[in-house]
Amino acid sequence: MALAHALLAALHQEPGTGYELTRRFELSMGNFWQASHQQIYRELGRMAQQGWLELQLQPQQGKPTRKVYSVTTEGLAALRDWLQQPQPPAVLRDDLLVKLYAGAENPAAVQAELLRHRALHADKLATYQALAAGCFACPQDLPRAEQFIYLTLRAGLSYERQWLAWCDETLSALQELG
Amino acid sequence: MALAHALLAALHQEPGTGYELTRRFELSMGNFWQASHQQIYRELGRMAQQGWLELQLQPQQGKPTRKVYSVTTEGLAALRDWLQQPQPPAVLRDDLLVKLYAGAENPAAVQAELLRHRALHADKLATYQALAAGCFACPQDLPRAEQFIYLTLRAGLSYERQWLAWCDETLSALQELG
DNA sequence: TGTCAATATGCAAATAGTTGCATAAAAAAA
DNA sequence: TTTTTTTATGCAACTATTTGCATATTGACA
Repeated sequence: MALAHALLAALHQEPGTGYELTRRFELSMGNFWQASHQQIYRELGRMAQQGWLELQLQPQQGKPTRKVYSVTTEGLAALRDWLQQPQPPAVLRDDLLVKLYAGAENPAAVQAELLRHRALHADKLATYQALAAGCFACPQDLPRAEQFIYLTLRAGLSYERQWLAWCDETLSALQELG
Repeated sequence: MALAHALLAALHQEPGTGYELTRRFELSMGNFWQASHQQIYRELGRMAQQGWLELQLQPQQGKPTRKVYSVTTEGLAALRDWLQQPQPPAVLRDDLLVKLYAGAENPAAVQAELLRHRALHADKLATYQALAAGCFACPQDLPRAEQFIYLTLRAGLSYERQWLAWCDETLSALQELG
């Protein structure tokens, strides 16, 4: 149940509503964990029932009541416990490589897809670089907890740079293959 | 339904049984797409029903009948069609980064996990390097279709090298953070 | 001779994730 | 002034993946 732990990590950094968490997952956390708002609301409900979260209701006129979740003592204990449990590394699982595997059936289509992906990776890399230059310009001066968050951004940078380089390498190889 | 297309790619390269495919997914294809035998048997059944695969029964005395699947004309058409459809790139989704995000709660546990993952990535890299030096020693001399497969192995190498380098970089950063 | 690993197949249940739909008001843009 | 976007929530259905169980033979090891 890694989504639950990702939500614990996010809410421990700062309490928030389902909506705010969805935003956060689109920005910094989405770098390494993705979740839709439907998934998040459902999981928050479960976690609150389990006692990992408590919620404070903030009624608003006209709009639905804001439900602000924060991590309970049990929730923090669960997060700490999970931090100590060994987990298998993320495995590569990529459609594009399945396509490349069968690439001899249509090299031109695979080349086009590689070019498209190359551009998407370049975009994402640029976004991360802008974030690193902006919010994290002086990582040493950040509060301790945010220095750890900065290290996750560096993973994103490394990941995107790697794919960009691999796309280039593979496009060259395809050219030579003809 | 990417598993179906991965199976089409594998069976188009060479027909086989569910069991053989499970082996293949553990070796070369498992590099970028993982599937359990349960998943594979079920999917093969669906695909055969759909007309993408045909099966040849090879009764064996004592053992269950071997079901050898091969790709039909419709199956190949489906594979070719899929090759042309744009797909989003693989996104990073990693427990370890969730842990690092919340790392201030227990830096020692995160450091231990990074060291463990570093070793696992080094192992996998060594396996890929051995495969590259063995089966793919002279990639230029391979049949055309296998040159594409070689390019997927190069992706695996690139991926593991990147994680190894990132683990080292992050371990250093953690040391400085104290 | 008994046990264990490998070969070879598959069902069922649980968990996780995606997609489609639905509501409803405020604020901003056309 | 009408439309679109943003804020804010959630259910239901579907697809995908994982985990646990189940069967049954061959060949190797102890």
